[in-house]
Amino acid sequence: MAEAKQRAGRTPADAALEAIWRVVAALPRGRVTTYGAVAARAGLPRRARLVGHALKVAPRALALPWHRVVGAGGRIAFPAGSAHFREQRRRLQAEGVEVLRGRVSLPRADDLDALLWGGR
DNA sequence: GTTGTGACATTAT
DNA sequence: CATAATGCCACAA
Repeated sequence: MAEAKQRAGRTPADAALEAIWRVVAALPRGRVTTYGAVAARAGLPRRARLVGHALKVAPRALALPWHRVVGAGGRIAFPAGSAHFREQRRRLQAEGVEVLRGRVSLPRADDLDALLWGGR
């Protein structure tokens, strides 16, 4: 229908957020990925920034493993020493992920991730 | 409608 | 390694 331009309160932005949430929610335990990888996997290339926003506005009820999402090269996106930073590091270490100087041991490259993710 | 900001990425210097 | 510039897009003022 022509008048069906927009569903009640339903915007493309919301769909993007949901897509991102779904990808993050699917992150296996002990696995760390980057914002860019999440965005790409959610069908939103070059929208890493949006991923950050999505996580920020994500309802707590979703219990998203936000701590498994880090910046490029495995760098934690939060300012070193901040409360969020410490919490993320603590959660990652709790899952067996080594965090050294604000960085997590990433599998060399996203290619490996993409390969594993691409298969499934 | 314009402006500034941001849980980023990439490339260049 | 750090800094700057650019892209990208949602959101608040």
